[in-house]
Amino acid sequence: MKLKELAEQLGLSQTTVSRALNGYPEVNEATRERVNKAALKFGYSANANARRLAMGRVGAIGIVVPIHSSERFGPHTSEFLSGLAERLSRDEIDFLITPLINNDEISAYKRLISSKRVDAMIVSHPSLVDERVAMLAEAQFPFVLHGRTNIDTPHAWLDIDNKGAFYQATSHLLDLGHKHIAMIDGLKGFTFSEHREEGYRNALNERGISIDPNFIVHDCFSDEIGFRETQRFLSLKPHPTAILAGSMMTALGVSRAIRAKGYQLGKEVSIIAHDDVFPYLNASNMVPAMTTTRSSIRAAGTRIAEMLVRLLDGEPPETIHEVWPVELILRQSSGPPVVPAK
Amino acid sequence: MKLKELAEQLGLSQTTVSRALNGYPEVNEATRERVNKAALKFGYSANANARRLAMGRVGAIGIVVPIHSSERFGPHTSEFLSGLAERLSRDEIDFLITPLINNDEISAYKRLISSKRVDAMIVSHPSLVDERVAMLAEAQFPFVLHGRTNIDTPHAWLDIDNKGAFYQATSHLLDLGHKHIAMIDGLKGFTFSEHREEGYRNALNERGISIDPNFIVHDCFSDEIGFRETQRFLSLKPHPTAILAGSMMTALGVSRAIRAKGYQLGKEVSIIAHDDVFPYLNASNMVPAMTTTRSSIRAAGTRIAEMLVRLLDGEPPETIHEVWPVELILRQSSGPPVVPAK
DNA sequence: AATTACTTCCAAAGCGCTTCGAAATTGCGC
DNA sequence: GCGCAATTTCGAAGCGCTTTGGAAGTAATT
Repeated sequence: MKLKELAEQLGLSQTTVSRALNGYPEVNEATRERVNKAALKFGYSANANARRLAMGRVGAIGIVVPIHSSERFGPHTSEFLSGLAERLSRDEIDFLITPLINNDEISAYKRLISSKRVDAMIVSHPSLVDERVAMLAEAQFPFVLHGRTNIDTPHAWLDIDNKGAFYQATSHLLDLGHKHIAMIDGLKGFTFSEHREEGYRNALNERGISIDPNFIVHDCFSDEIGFRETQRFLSLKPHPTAILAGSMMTALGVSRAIRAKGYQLGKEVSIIAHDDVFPYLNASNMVPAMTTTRSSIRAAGTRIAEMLVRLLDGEPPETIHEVWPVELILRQSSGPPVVPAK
Repeated sequence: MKLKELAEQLGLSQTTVSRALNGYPEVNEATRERVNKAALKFGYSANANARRLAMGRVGAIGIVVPIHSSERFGPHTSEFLSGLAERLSRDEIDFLITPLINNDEISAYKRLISSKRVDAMIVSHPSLVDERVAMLAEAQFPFVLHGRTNIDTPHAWLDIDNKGAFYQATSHLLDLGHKHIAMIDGLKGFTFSEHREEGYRNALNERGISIDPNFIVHDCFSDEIGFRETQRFLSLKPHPTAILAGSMMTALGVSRAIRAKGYQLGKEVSIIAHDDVFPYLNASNMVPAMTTTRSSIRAAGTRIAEMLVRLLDGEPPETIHEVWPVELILRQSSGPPVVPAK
């Protein structure tokens, strides 16, 4: 069923029917009602492509996901997307996921723009100087960045205070009396990783504690990395008495390795993890309950969707940006260092 | 830059340029080369909406995701989507995620169809008699079902042998000498849950072991449920000496509860988990390594994408379906029951 | 009754592409 | 050099919708 047929059925012109359906004011309420009822009855819904072509607006936003990188399309991404969806569905905006194979991100973004398939984009996992952001900002294409990057051209972004989070966590461990603190975080190059390391370093430097490069690991977020690297840590002399984990997945592996060594979490070795809040992996339910720096990645998604809508409504990008504080939640996995019984 | 402009630049007609770009044979190779070069130079890429309108084909497939259900958009989904993407990106098909708020799935599917935004769909998490499948099959809209359902109208599907998996796992535990085996699986109503329970029941029935309803749990896949329910199990008398976990997330909670009770995995209490193969959560790296029934959900995604392409190429749906066997991988978390030391 | 001001509707012109049918060009054998 | 077929190119008609610029009908004002 197409507009023309519907109009014929109703004995009205296409114009009127279209207007009635799209809520334009210049149509009699009675007529509108009649049209809506008929549309429902015949299951009519406009051909999205014709509509988009005519309007020049698409009603969809784009996300480019490199599929081979589990770092980029793992549980974080799906949680984030859920958050996005929560807000976008309200405006009937759907999202288009463009898988990226050949790693030529820039041209994937360019294609997405010039093919007019989306009204805006969301960019995630920026590096310190992100060329995607540079390109999009330059092209004045609407987008919101999840994270931060050092690009001058104005653009909208939302980031959490990763530096503050790791600074806080590290400081807390130092307060507890730890002298040897290790860190397992995400891949080098991403802004969030760099910021976290910065927070960690700042806290140590402030107390005049020298930084041992062996205590800093950048890799994917997985239990395996957490486990393997923690085993390595614990074989060092002196070994760290506290470990910062960049994700809950990492933390699972870290905990396992600590336990495998016969140590107790929060005693011989403490752990503080960053928690993006996964509904299926609850820090407070762990044994012992896990001390975390917490920030819901899902909530960030929802907020970013909100920002996107504002952007599309014409608000200038330079006014749209936020840094979210991260709360340190003390639980049982962190405590003063206990010297292992011999 | 639009087709018309590009054509003018080249001194050719739109027709020829369009044909050159789309690889039609009736165009001189020299001309085609010239056109391609110019398109590249000007960064031309066709307006997708105009193209779709003219062709009636979209180059996108749709997925409806209920966003409020973590059961439906969690790590399983993102892994599955990665798999899909892997295949679909080869044909430059992208996917459209339609968030579902008001739980009126059927009408969401109908809207997606009638708005012509996608060429085909993927349906996941079917129930035993799934009305979405019934509707889509009836409407002859192309789709592939991930899972199985008892709908007569022919349709394409791929499922893993959930029944066999749980039958195998249960039988193995029985072989080891377990008499009290519990099961924590996904929500009631979904086909996979029902099939798993059926496999579990069949194995027990075969050995003449009566089924204790207290030993069967259906709920979300999360560590919390795993933990809580296992605590409950272990407070029963007699308590189960083996537990089947429907997902790795569940298994994490189960393991934790077993350990919290002072028992060892694979000794006092065994555990076999279903492993969908998450890159960040590796069963063989756990301590002790986890016995699993394994089937890569990512691989299933890739295969389903393949089936979808065949479907779109005109292959009849009734010839497209597969059941994948699930392998039982014996590791250290399952062993003969050990009576707890008093 | 004539003028103005709304309200309600319509015909038709795009939006940018594909594709049909026809025209122009080329190649080949005689 | 001519005729015929094969190759290459083009003009124009859609695809299904939105939207502009009026026309027609109604109510309010002079």
